[in-house]
Amino acid sequence: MEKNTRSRKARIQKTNGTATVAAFKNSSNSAEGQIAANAQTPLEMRFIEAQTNLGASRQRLLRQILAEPHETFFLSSREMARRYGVDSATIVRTVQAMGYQKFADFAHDLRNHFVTQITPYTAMKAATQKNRSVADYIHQSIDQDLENLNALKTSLDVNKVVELVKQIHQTRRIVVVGIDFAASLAMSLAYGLVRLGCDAEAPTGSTGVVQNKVRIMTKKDLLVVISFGQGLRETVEAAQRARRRNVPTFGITDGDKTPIARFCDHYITASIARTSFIDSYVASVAAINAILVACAHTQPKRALELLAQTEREYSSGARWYQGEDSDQKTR
Amino acid sequence: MEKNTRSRKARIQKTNGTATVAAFKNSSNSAEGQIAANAQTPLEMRFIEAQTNLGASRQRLLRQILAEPHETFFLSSREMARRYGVDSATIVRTVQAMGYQKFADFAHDLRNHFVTQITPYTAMKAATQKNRSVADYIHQSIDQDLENLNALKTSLDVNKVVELVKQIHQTRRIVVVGIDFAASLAMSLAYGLVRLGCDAEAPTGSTGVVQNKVRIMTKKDLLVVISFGQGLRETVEAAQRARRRNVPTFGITDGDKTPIARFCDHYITASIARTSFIDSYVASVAAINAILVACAHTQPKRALELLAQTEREYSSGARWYQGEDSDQKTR
DNA sequence: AATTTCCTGCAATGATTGTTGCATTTTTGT
DNA sequence: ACAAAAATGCAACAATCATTGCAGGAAATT
Repeated sequence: MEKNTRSRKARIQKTNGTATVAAFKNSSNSAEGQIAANAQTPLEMRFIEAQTNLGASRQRLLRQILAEPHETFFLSSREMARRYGVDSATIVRTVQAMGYQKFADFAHDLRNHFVTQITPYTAMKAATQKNRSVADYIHQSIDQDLENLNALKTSLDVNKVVELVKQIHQTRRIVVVGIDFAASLAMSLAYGLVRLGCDAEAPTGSTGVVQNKVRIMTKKDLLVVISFGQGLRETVEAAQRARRRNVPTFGITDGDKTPIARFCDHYITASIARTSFIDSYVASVAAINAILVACAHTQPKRALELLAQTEREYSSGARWYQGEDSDQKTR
Repeated sequence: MEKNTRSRKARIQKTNGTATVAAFKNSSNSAEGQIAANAQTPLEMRFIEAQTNLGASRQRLLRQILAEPHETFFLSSREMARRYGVDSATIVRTVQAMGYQKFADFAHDLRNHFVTQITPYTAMKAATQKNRSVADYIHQSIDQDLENLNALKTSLDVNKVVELVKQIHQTRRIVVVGIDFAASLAMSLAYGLVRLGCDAEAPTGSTGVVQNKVRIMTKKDLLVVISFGQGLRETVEAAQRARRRNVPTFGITDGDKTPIARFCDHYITASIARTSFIDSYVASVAAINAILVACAHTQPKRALELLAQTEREYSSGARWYQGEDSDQKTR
């Protein structure tokens, strides 16, 4: 009996020690606001639903579990209890209070919750730190892209995008400002908006061009500025100037404390974190893509017409390559 | 006793039915070559290591388990046995033959193996197919981006990138051609190459400009063309013209049968698959980013020098915004 | 301050788990 | 074709699992 208990302890300790899926990045943002803000998994939905019926300690317990699913998704009720310093009965009764009949049902949802949170990069991070060949750097670069993109997925405030799109459809003209690397982002956003029937442009060229474009904007227009980190002076000043003249501004940047975030009426963030010297603009592109998709689907009929029209013009003219069989339609 | 057995069966069936992490995409490529080719997880390593000591049926069994970890990683030995129509003892002895002392150790490695294979999108795919609000489309757009990016991760031929980078460093001048949406891609690639000290440019403007640029290229130059699907005529013709004149060509496209893929000396593919009307260029951006990273790391010293130099010029001039505390260094 | 309500830990329950000996079948080597 | 070797299924084992009544304690309500 006594030996029995001891061996059980030993096994559980060993399990806790080795079965963890390697050193994960502990997200610094508070899990509370994150979960409350936008519930995406069935588990989170059930959690905020039953939140009122749950005591404070049970909420704290669940929050801990949901915040680090990568360390909890494979644990048994006993192991989970030991991990958070409670009895296994407490675990079972807590998940029952959430509405689950059996712990297995909760475990199932927890697995799915884990899957939505995890990215391959996060898992490989600790494992593959060799960095010896160029090939490793390439892999690492894509992994970083995946990580940034996944961060965008979980942190992107969809409402902000929807609001932006409403604004876009109401506004008269849209000017997108981006310099250097951000120039290609500005270009693609403006191009996409034009194809969707908006009067948008991304001025390129000398400093004066941008300044003049902004100068003739009014309240009825919209200025979109794209810059990251400390921000390029010209881009930030364009935002400031626009704001002074009551021109609506929307920013795309990579943090809440960047100049762009502070000086724009609204903004969204997309990480450009890099492993190598080169910034990763993948998440930014995804954000821009999301904006365009949202634009298209708020007026789907009009968007389809416009796109079909462009399609027709293209194929009637000689814009497509017509080598032999031309049955494809994508570009 | 009899009732006991029945209830166990019922439970296991229920578990197999509901605990699965939703309908996953079944990759059509044979698991054998995939695992044998490049073992990445400890589990795969142990598998190919003990492969000679394993019988045929046990190999087949393991291959099935490793090929669909998303459906096996949470199963017990008995459930796993039932899933593949064998006895639980067979499962245990098979994993023991691989070198694992306990089934729990194997389960641990299987979880990690699963994590490296899974992507968030793949998991959510079946779960969220509602598509009612604009917010859903936004989420779906990002999920599609993730899927495309993950496809790039698994399918990107790193050697091709390395070869391209070698060529880039040897060549005299690089011209990147991309039209419409691809223009922003071409722009960012050219810009990144310039920052790394290459003589690169992405000609914009009328048709004539591109044609003239290509006309003055020689064997010592490199033409990079970017176009997807059927391909824009102008881009394809640029590749054809260059090839006729023995100018090395490298393509970025989205399939092995596109004109770009057929007419270029070498090429890489990046999916632009879309859920909505708008093509997703995220994977392409990631591919370009990978090229730039590889470029930087084949000559890391030189790249660092160049980037530091640009940094210095930028901060000495008034390119950065200097609102108050300027301790940040990213852009 | 008193009482009700809620929550937690302990202990016990039956079900399920991983594991191994034994007889049988399948595969392998000659 | 035959013998040796390996693998498999069955049955049983102890250990661990999830689950629940019970009693004590914490928090909230009156």
